[in-house]
Amino acid sequence: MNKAEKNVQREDKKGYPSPSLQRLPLYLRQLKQYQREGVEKASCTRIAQDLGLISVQVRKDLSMTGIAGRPKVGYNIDELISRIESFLGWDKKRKAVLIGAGALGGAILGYAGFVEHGLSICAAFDVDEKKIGTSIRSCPVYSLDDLEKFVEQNQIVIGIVTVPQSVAQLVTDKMVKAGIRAIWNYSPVRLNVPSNVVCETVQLSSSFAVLSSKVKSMLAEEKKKEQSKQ
Amino acid sequence: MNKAEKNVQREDKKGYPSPSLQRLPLYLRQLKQYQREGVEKASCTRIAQDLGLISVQVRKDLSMTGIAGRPKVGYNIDELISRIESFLGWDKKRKAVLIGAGALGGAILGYAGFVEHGLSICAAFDVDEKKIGTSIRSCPVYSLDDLEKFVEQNQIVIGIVTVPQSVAQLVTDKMVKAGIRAIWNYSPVRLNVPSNVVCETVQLSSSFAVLSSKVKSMLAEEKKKEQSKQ
DNA sequence: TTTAAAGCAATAAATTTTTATCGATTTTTT
DNA sequence: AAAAAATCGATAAAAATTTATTGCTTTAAA
Repeated sequence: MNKAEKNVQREDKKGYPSPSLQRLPLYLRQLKQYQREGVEKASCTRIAQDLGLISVQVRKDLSMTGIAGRPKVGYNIDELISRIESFLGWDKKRKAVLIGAGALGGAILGYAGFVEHGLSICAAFDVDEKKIGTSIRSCPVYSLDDLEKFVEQNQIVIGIVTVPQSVAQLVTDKMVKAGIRAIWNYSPVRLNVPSNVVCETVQLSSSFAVLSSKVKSMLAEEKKKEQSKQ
Repeated sequence: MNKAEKNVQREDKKGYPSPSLQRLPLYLRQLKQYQREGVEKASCTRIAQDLGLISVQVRKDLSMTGIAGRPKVGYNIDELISRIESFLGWDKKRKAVLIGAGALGGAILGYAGFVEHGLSICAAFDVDEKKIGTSIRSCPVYSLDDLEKFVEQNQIVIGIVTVPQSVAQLVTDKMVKAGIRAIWNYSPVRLNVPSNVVCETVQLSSSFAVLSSKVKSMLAEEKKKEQSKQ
């Protein structure tokens, strides 16, 4: 590995293990389920069982939040929930805009779950004249030309990119220029952002690749079994 | 870890490293980009640079497909593309149905990229009378009651779950009963499937958790800097 | 024709993430 | 009141993944 490559990698000085971070929403959902059921305490053993994980992993993951549990009892669910939420910053409202009011954009606007995570999508932007001026899921759609002004005036922190990949970088540059600090990218391209802006890309095809690999090995295994029978 | 926990974990005897699998679509997209540009060969160095990775990692990932490269030159792009595609089974058409013709379902139906990955969504199913009988993106929407019959008659392999979490398991059970072999789950719950069915869940909130963590540490760092200035 | 540079392939080292182990603590049972 | 069971927290070990190193091969330049 040369020095240039090294520097590219060093850009993300990660604090917490990403796999652990990714599991936190799972715990959160399960814990809220317990809450609805009227349960007050939960042990790692219980949580692990319900999520198909193992207890040590759950314990280690949850320890990121600084929660203290009691032996033989577990954690207080209310406290654990608020610990996870505050750990992720989900207890604070973060203003966002969404660029690309197409089908995917509409789906994200429609998913109520994100509101619970502090995500407040204030406006959507598009270039389609037919969409501009309308509302999608009670979120106003404005012209992309007004993006920068809106971001500046409303102190928007997060930008959600749901445009075709051909214009994703363009839109990103616009947002960065306007002062956006974080980008949640649903387009399948790597976005270039300055070091003072964070970016996270959702790769739907990555997930499909994993599924495809599972399918392939499943079918291969069955073929093998089939043959050995004869 | 007790024995029960061990068994839960052992269920997924993985063949290839999941992080590597997840990067394959990235390579594929970049390679197709090269193809459009008329480039014929690409080295790991080049690919790594363009994707923000390092060359050894790219080389190791690509070696999964069994491709052979030439020193000082790199890989033949056409061959590499077809190697990756066949490795993932994306060179074969796999029939799928989609359950839940809402906003998210519509977004998936509208994403042309999946067709390139061999995914052929033959029909969508819903319970909403207003949707049944219509077409979304030239994909017919049928009543959920007809799901089992359709899956059986058309030899559907993959089921895509885009229903609210409250009915996700129900729908899954229906599909499994009908003979579906793979489930691509967009609902935020863990689905129980028999061992002869594979399942992959897309966790959008996991991605948001990672972004949120980045935002939080970014803001924290800035605060620290701000304070040290005074 | 020789030398240098680029880069593949394989192997080794380092890092990260997961899993196991163990002692201590709290509750429940005897 | 003592013993047993559950489970936390911390530490250690194992496994998975990433990164580094080395030698060899191919191409291009001197």
